Amino acid sequence: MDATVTLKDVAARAGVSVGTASRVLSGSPATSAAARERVQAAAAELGYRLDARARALRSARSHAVGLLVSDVRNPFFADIAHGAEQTALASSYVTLLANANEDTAQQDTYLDAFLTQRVDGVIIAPQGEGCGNLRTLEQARMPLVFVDRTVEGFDVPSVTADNAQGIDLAVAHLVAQGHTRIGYIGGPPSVSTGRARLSAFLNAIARYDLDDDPELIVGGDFRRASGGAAGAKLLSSRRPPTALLAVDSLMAVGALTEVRRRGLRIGHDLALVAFDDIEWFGELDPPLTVVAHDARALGATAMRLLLDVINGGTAESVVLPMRLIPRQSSTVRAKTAVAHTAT
Amino acid sequence: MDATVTLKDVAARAGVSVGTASRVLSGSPATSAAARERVQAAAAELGYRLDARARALRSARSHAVGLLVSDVRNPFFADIAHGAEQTALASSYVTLLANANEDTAQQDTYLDAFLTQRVDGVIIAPQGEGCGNLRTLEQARMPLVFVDRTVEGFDVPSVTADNAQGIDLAVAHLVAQGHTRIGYIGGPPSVSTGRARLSAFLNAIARYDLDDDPELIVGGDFRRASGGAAGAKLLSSRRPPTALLAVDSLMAVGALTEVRRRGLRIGHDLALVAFDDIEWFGELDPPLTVVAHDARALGATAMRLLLDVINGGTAESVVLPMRLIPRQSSTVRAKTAVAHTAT
DNA sequence: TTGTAAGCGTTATCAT
DNA sequence: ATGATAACGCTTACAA
Repeated sequence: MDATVTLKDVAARAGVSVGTASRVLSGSPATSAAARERVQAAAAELGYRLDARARALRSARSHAVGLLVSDVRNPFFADIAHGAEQTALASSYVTLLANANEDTAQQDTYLDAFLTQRVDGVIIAPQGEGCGNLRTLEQARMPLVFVDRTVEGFDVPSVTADNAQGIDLAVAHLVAQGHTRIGYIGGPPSVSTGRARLSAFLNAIARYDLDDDPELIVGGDFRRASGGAAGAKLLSSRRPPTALLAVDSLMAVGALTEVRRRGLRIGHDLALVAFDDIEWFGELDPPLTVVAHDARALGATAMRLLLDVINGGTAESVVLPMRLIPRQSSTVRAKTAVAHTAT
Repeated sequence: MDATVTLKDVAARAGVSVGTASRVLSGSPATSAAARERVQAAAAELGYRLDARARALRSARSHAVGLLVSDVRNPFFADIAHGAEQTALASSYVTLLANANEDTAQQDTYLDAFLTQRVDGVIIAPQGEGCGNLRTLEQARMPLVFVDRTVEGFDVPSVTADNAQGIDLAVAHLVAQGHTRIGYIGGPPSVSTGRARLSAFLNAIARYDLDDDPELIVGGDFRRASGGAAGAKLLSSRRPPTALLAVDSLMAVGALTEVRRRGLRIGHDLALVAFDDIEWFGELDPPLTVVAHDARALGATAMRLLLDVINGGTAESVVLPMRLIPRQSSTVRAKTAVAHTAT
């Protein structure tokens, strides 16, 4: 009823000392059955709720962890957040979810907030060259786990997808349809997944003996607009590609729009393969072939690792496999793609 | 360098008392220029970071607010969260984002966590009949704001969309195309928006003299699968509707899938209008006509209200307008729509 | 098993 | 303007 009922109140009502009350409520074994009962009752009657800040201040454990994603509105990261959060909850940890919004400054702001709030650990999908507050966290010996992305020069456990495998699945799939000119819509070099995917793609070009025209490789920033711009650049080149590979869902949507705007049809005039399996990708026209990772598992695993580190364990990095989900956006074979004729 | 550098360390290094150090760092005017300079320098050199828990403990202000959405993976709520978070950040408040996952028990769990963490206020998109911990929050006089949804019997300021107007826009639009049999895919009656939209739809039926066949009204739960089920039920009835109105984006996608599965074409055999303008709705085939609210504004406004309440103000509820974005999914006129086979 | 009391890092109230 | 010092609500030795 009252705004703030403290342990003292509970103790008074139960007729014991605050020490005893504290021991009962935090489940210490050194308590009598009688005390347990009376304290529990008093706490319930008074509607007592422990003050997490006070406890944390005294016991150096806040039972809160920070989760910093690069863009909450990206369904991929929303899923990661969901997975991580559920796992934390199961260990009665509270998750502070923050959104860097693909902005290095905001990333630093929130890392600072995490430090100030004295969370027990941080999971981050980092961006930028990792100078800023990431080093500060490390120096403060804050338990840290990277998810999806990593930063060079940090000895931090990570949970990532097997990007090389993903690219390989995509390229092999396109090659099987006879494509040799694949337009690559990549991520920014400042993000590890951007780099890993590009290098895997370059390898694939060599391995499958594809057209290595540098004009076929265009960089984006994991946002929708950049996918459109990249698509425009690729399609307006003198010898446009017969297939497009976008390494992020948002950029794929952007590219799709651009393709449409030009009156071309995906899966008909042009093949398209995207990264990330977003729930509604199957509803697009045509349904999009994707290379997918289990975002929820990514988040859940990262949280498990973090809780390990917090509890003094030494977590090993995990690489999760990707898988190809073939759908109609990539059914067009290379030869027909050039001919632009209807079926 | 060190794990924990406290105010005492800063004070010692600056050669002043902790009191003075505290005053300088919290921007009290009662400080000399000399002290300011030395303390600032010492803090910087030591890499001092204020302990939010200790401050909160002493000053009864945690500078943290809780935001509880019903489903982070729903883009609509992700946008709300983004708007709210950015607004909070501008007032240097930290947002604890939690996900009820459309689950009343989890909602209660997080409300409890907010209470325990002693946040300064809570924004919630509530569900259920509002018995649980919502009452507890109210009794604890926790500043509270409802966003998107409300709960009966709570005197809490809210930021909602004008659902009646939204329904009206949608129905008027469909009526203008000659539709009189509109299939309604609604939300759960346990959520205020579900109720408000249904009642507005019933009004619209009367006002526009539409077919009031009760079979045309099917309930869902704001999740994708329920939209599919509802669509199936509507389309397999003896006299199927010529247009579908889904009051949520996820259910609209579910319905769309079901329509496709039956070999029907939206915008051709059947009109479809959805609530919520999701970024990629324009990319579906055909682009979806929607009744949209500005989710980001919803979140930002809610946070503004909450900060008002926290600072002792008395916030007034806000109702934001909706608007119709006509696209190709509703271009089919009623007459051509009848010509299809039911399964 | 229980009570007492000393902190945890701040801020706020006093004097000075 | 500044320095002591007492809280804030809790946990945890240390005694009893």
